[in-house]
Amino acid sequence: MNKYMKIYQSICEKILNGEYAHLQQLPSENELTKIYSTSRETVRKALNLLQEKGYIQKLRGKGSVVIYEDVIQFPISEMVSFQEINKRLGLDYETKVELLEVIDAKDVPVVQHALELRDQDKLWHVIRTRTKDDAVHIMDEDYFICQVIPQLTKEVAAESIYKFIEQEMNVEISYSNKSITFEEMTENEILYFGKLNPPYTATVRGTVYLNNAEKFQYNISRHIATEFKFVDFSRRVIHKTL
Amino acid sequence: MNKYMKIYQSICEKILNGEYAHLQQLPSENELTKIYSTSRETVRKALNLLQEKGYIQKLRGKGSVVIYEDVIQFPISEMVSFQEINKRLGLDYETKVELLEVIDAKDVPVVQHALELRDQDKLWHVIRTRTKDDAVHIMDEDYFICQVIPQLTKEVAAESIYKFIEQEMNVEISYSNKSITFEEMTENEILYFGKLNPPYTATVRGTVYLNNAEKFQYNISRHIATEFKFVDFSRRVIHKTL
DNA sequence: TTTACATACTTGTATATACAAGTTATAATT
DNA sequence: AATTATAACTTGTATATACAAGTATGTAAA
Repeated sequence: MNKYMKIYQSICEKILNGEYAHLQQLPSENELTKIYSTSRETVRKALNLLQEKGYIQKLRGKGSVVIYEDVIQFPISEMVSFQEINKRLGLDYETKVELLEVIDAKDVPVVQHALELRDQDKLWHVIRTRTKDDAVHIMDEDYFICQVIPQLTKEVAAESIYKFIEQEMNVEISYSNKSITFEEMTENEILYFGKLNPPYTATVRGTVYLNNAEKFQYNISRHIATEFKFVDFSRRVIHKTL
Repeated sequence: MNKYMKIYQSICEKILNGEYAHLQQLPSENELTKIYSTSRETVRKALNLLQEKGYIQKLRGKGSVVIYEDVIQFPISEMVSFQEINKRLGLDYETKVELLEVIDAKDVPVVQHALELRDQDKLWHVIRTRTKDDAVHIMDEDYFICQVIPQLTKEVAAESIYKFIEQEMNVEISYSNKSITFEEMTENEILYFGKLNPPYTATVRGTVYLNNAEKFQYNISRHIATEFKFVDFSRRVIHKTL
């Protein structure tokens, strides 16, 4: 792996396990170059990445302080798979694969349009529910382009599809566009969630792209509206010219 | 302004006005160094910023392509003020200042805790509604620390408080932590929105920080749930080691 | 004591060089 | 014609240098 990525991960771990505590000052860039025996620019790449992700705040003339707080995390906005969040937060949801089938793109016009597919293109259609305390809390519906993922099994779907894709196939998941809306439950959703009051879901719809800017997944993640919480870290930019 | 910021903004504008169209290839880094008569590293800083913000996708060996699409935008996650979004999207909401007062931090325990204030600290308490077609669509409630913003008028609140803060005072707004939840309307909210069905709001709560990692604002932005849409662009990272 | 200044730190920007690694097109070979 | 190798591109990483700009601290002067 890259040198600056190693440094990023090293400091990241130290922040996560409390070695660098909240509001604590990080060693200066010059000190870090000595610690990791590298150049200053390489250290700076790591620090800039930490800043982007909301771990530290740099301030000219002063140095870098840890701004990460344990309680709030983890942002869905950082694009981690459900299993990754589940594991990191120790949430212990149980995943059940409710459906795994191959369909024609033309049968789901919304998805066909979102992924820009031809009529004859094939799609994996996966429905998974996340259960805890004998109640369904999340319902994930995914569409993957078959050309990218030729094979897919219930076992893989029950674990992490992302992990499978990135490790087994040589595909890089790169970025996504998501939206969050508040929608009334359809009968199909009531089937999985049961009758709830209010009968609304927080629905996250996303298109996921590969490294080469090709679309390959359309995802609909439905949460019980009243227990949904989306957390986001963001930085202000361009403030000077507006 | 910085050289790489100028290049960033220049390319950004060209993407926004269609000069560089969706999926079009950008000039290579070497060509850009000639166009802007600068070094490659400076060009790369601008391109990396464009990539972070979701305007382009770089690919080793191939170049950069525009991935920005006009329709989807603009993310609240990029931390722009309401007036900035309003202006860019041509939405034409009308802002009304419903309340502007100074209160003691101890009177709003949630805010006091979020901003880590002492009992005697003073806060600006601002309530603003955003109206369109004779209906209130958004209700913004803000708390600013008085020490940071000594004076504040109804006129400023009706315009952009951020603009005022950044231009008049010499303060840099830097980053924020936000959460989105769906909540049942309280009586106070029904007062502004009227009786709605379902009586729910999409509530965005955020703590805003300055450059020096000091908290200075707590914001509650309530939207009519069924017409709320949050859009987010995000990049996947750390995928190798999980 | 207070103020001002110089100094030694910090991060930010800009440039240059070298090589690694991935892609594409061309030319040579089979 | 198909394959292979080569060359010429592309972006990615690592290093070095120089200076700008902001912060903190101590010292000397007022």
